[in-house]
Amino acid sequence: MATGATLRDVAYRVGVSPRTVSRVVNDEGGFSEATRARVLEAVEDLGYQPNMLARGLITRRSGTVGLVGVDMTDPFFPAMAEGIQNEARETGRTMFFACNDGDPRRQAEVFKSMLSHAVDGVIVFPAPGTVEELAAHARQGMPLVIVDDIVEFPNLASVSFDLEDGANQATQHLLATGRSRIAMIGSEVTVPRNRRRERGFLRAFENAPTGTAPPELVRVQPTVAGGSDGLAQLLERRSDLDGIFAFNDSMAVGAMRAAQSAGYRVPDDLAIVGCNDIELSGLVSPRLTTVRLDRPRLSAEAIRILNRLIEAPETNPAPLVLPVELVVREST
Amino acid sequence: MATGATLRDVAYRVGVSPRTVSRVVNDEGGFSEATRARVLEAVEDLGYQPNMLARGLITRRSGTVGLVGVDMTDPFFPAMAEGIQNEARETGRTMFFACNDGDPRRQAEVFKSMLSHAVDGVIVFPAPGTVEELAAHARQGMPLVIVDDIVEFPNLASVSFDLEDGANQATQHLLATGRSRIAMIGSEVTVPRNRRRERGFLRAFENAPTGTAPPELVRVQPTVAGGSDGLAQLLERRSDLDGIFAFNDSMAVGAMRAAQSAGYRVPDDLAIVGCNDIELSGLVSPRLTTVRLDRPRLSAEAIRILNRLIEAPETNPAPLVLPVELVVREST
DNA sequence: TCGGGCTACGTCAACGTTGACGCTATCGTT
DNA sequence: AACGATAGCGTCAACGTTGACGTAGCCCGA
Repeated sequence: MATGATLRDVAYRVGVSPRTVSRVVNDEGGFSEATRARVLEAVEDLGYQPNMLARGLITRRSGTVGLVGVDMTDPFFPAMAEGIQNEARETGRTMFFACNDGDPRRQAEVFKSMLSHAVDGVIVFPAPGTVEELAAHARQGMPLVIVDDIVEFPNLASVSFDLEDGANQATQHLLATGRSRIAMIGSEVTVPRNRRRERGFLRAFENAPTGTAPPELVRVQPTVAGGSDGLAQLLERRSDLDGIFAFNDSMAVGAMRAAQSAGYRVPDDLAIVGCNDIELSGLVSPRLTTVRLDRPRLSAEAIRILNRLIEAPETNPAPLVLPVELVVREST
Repeated sequence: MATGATLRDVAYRVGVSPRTVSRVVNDEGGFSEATRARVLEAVEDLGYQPNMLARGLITRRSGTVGLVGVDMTDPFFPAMAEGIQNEARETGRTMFFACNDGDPRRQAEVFKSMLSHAVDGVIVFPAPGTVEELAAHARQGMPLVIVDDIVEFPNLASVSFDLEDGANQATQHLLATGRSRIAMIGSEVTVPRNRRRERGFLRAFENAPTGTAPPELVRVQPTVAGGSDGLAQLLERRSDLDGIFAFNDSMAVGAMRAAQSAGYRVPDDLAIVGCNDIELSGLVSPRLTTVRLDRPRLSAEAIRILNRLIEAPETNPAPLVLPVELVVREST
């Protein structure tokens, strides 16, 4: 840690007290225009920068927020992280970052480290089954925004996409384009309460045309390889499937690869819909039909709500659920 | 900021002084086994966590490191960031994260914010043309590791891949497989000093077979769309190209898409080699021949060297250049 | 002329922790 | 028995900043 000039150094050079320099730096008022100019000049000369540790120690605001993601290698995540980081910077906060790898124990660990660094608030993509635990931190006064789950607890906000609707739209689209033997490739790392895509998928069959086969479902790892596995498992159950909805685009691409290798034509024999609209989806052939999520919007909302929670900890915002949009491309 | 128990609270409960609790917590020695047990029990009961702000204020070690990336949406970066974060966590440091978006001014801004939070060191993927500026920070005592550039300055380390060799291997491979009209699609956001891929590319032509056309080169944005642009520009110059080396895989994929749209068969008419081996490269068809970089290795080395620099600021490590490997797949 | 209010500062303590140092009881050595 | 060393604490100050409060000088109105 390179230690620079302090308030005292600036004060000594200008010939005022450190308190006055502090007032100028924080623009608190209570100083003359002449003093202000001389202080700012000295600040510039000495390259003074406020020490956020000392400031945070006394104001109990460290000027930092934490972002806890699941897994950077999930292609859905980086754009979100960048968006959140930019928004945080624009509101003058520096961002801690860590991953929980979907592991509750690791999440607890990184959370602890952020707490000890006195973060002003945290945005979390929760590891499975950790919502209650996070709520406990919120109750103790830590402003918290949970992304990608819908929960209501005091001092805790949640922001998510309407994935139940997205899955429903995707499945309805498969049904509407004449598919009748439809399966979903789900993720095995979800908790029952938060299986919104599965609910939307199943709900689409309530008004399905007669002759529609009952929906099939497998749960696999939410990766390209998992998607391939999932498709193989489904084809073993019934080889005449003609429609697939996948938990995310990576899995959809994996399923598409596996289907093509097994001799199925996409979309002629088998239509595939993904979810998330990652960049990859527009680069495979056929280009993937998918559910588009407005990630910049979610980043912005997450930080906005976190900032509100930091300013006014007693507020209790309602869960925010953002609309999604089906993007029909070539795989259906 | 939720404020928890302090050393005083623990001390009061145990009936010792805060200094003794501090000694136990930091395992400094100078206490009896009985005291240790009672302190640790109280620490557990009260959920005491050291306040890193206060600790950092006095020890001049904040227990944080900074990571400054260029752009999260570059598919090459997230895996690196995750690796670095994990390594940092394992050495007990929490990681700040920010992007410079390739903009020197933004980089200066995020650097300043990290400095004011008293980071112990920073790992930077530098924005173009900022190496001197970063070296100045290093001279002032900030331990710094620069990734993806080869520089030598006091108190500053650099870690990078041998991209000159990678580009050379890739181009030699094109020549060895009978290509004779070869172009490179370079990136326009590089500074001359650091155009290592271009040097490796050009060097391959020194011993090229007779009848090999002089190398072509365009510089475009380092994205999928840029790769498409680049290929279009090159084909305007000469439509009989039969080999392409691209600055990175995203550009290679863009070039491949553009070539296929223009009626070229890959690899029959046009062989394409990328660089970086991102996940996408194995998912497009034909699968991309590319230069593989050992990203986990680089993450680990970067943190390891940074830790050394933090422990012993006077050391002056030599630039570390990691070997790379050509992966031949279907696009050549 | 007095007092009330305001401007433009300064002083002091505190945030939670650790470095430097001091003190006491005990133990082993001579 | 006297002495030094050591173990096991405690005390105090400091890190750089800001909150709370004090105060000197001035202006203005009554």
